[in-house]
Amino acid sequence: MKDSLVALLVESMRTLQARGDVPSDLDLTPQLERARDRQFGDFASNLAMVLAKPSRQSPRKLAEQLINALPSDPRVERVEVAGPGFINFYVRPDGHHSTIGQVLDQAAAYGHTNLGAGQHIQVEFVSANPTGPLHVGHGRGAAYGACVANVLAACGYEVTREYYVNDAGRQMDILATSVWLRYLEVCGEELSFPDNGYRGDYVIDLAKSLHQQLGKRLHKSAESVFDELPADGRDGGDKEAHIDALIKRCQQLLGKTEYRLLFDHGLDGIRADIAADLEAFGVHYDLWFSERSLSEADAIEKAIEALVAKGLVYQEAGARWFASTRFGDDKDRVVQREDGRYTYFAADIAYHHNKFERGFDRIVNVWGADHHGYIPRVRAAVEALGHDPEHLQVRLVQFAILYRGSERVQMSTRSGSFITLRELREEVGNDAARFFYVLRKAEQHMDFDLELAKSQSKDNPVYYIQYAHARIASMRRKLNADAATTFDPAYALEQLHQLTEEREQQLVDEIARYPEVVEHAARTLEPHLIAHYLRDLASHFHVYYNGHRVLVEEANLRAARVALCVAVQQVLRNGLDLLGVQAPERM
RNA sequence: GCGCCUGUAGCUCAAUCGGAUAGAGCAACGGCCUUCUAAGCCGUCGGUUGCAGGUUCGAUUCCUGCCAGGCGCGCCA
Repeated sequence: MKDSLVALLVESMRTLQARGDVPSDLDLTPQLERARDRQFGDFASNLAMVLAKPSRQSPRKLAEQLINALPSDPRVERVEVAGPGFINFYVRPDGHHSTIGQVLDQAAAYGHTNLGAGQHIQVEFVSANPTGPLHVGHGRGAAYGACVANVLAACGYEVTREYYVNDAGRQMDILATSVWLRYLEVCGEELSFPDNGYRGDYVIDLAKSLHQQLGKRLHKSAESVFDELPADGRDGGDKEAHIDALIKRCQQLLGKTEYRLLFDHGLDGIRADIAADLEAFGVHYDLWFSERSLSEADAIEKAIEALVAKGLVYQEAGARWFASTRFGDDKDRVVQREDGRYTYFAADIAYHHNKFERGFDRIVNVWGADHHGYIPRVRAAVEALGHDPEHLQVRLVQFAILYRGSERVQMSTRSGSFITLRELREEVGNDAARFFYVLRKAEQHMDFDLELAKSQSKDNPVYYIQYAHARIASMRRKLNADAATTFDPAYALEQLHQLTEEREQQLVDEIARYPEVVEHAARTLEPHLIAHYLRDLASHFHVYYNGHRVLVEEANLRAARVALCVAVQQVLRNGLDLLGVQAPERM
């Protein structure tokens, strides 16, 4: 419908151009949007206002001319000029009703478009270090990333959902060492756990399972571990130096093979836990990309060498630097340390190089807002390696501040007093968690009220939408209970002219809008639009259902109304599906 | 100090890539259940869109400068 109206406007504009009323060198596609208010018809275009200046005519006068030159279309009831020069289209009722048929026909595919045209797009999200369970901050990235991926897939993109596993580097060594120390405790050693170690209970669990698997094979005495180590922070020393020395000692005492065994036990245990957590949250991945696999394939070295070949790497103060300032970064960045080890950034250069080499047309990174300073250097690297930085989009997700009622929930990662995603899911449920996370724009700071999310009351917007779906399901059960009234779509679609109520028109309009909302969400990577849309749709439904009886005696009218409700239910289900929220049959 | 994000009703947030009279929910107050689920509906109350300029037919949206909050500015990850 929308497309054909745009075509009409193009026709009309061409006619005026041929007449010389509008400069012929203008080549623009008319903007047509769904009217905000019913009094302005169904669709509105600002074409006349845009053309007014170059044509040196008043917008309203131009609008009149455009309307007069408009080819006729049987679906259009009338076209009017309004306000400063809007061209408002009024569509005939049967033009509206056809959407009900479309929804019933396309079912789960209704709302899907071919915006992406099969383009390959990668969405990388969460990618939290596997040093502990996911917390509620990661949850928002998970919900957002999953929805973005779903929406893109619905719009015809070939989507790869990816998690970058930082399974190399110092933090992981700290984790391995932490597990080992707990393991030694299980073996009966007494020791003072380092300030900078990971203190969570999950570390103790990992130590116990390690002990179960290997017995005392990795056992060393506490004396041999702590002998002549630099003092820890609490003893007046440097806690960083202390933990680094501990890691080194651990590696020395265990040897390469045994250390790897320990390291992988921690890594695999936590990665499996994260994967299970996300899976239970309805977040699925196509690929868990290992950082370690980059160094094992010498990909980091190769990526840096590629920069060297372009003359973008130089030596200074013992380290090697990438001249990222040449591509807009604030300062140049170290890629290889004095001791020869590559930096985290170097691995990320290789990773992004790898992404582009895999042939993705677009790459979307979902990062926590605290990483925003990192964007310019990654873009610089991408560009330096000869890739189009425009094809890399970084979306920042702000943190959620948790509240219990009006009281703020305090969290700190180090002390282990953070709330995990799992705890959140258990407390408020997956549906509420998913919905609350994506209800807000990603870059908006968000207040997440646990009390509200778990309240099984009308205050909770998740239930409001689910309830609309369940109500329709209930109505259909009642309908199907009697064979004489069973819903017959083919027959019902012949009866749609029965839908003459104002509120029925509004509901149909609302349904017709859905594909545009999905497409808009895909274009802007803003799934919150869908959450808001669903609340609007549910609201329109509740209003209608409260004011008009659907299961009336008169068979034709009943069939038409049921068809409308079935269509509403389908759209609710499709939308909730994109958000990863259940559409219950009963509540 | 520099950079990024945010600032909209008492609270939490929307506002269709610059559109018409800035909208919901919650909170407050008043109504609607012998009828398809009251987890619902209807009504009332609520605004100088942080402030000041600019761009234009038109600005919550774009630009500049201030103010306030958050985050970042490592050979950490």
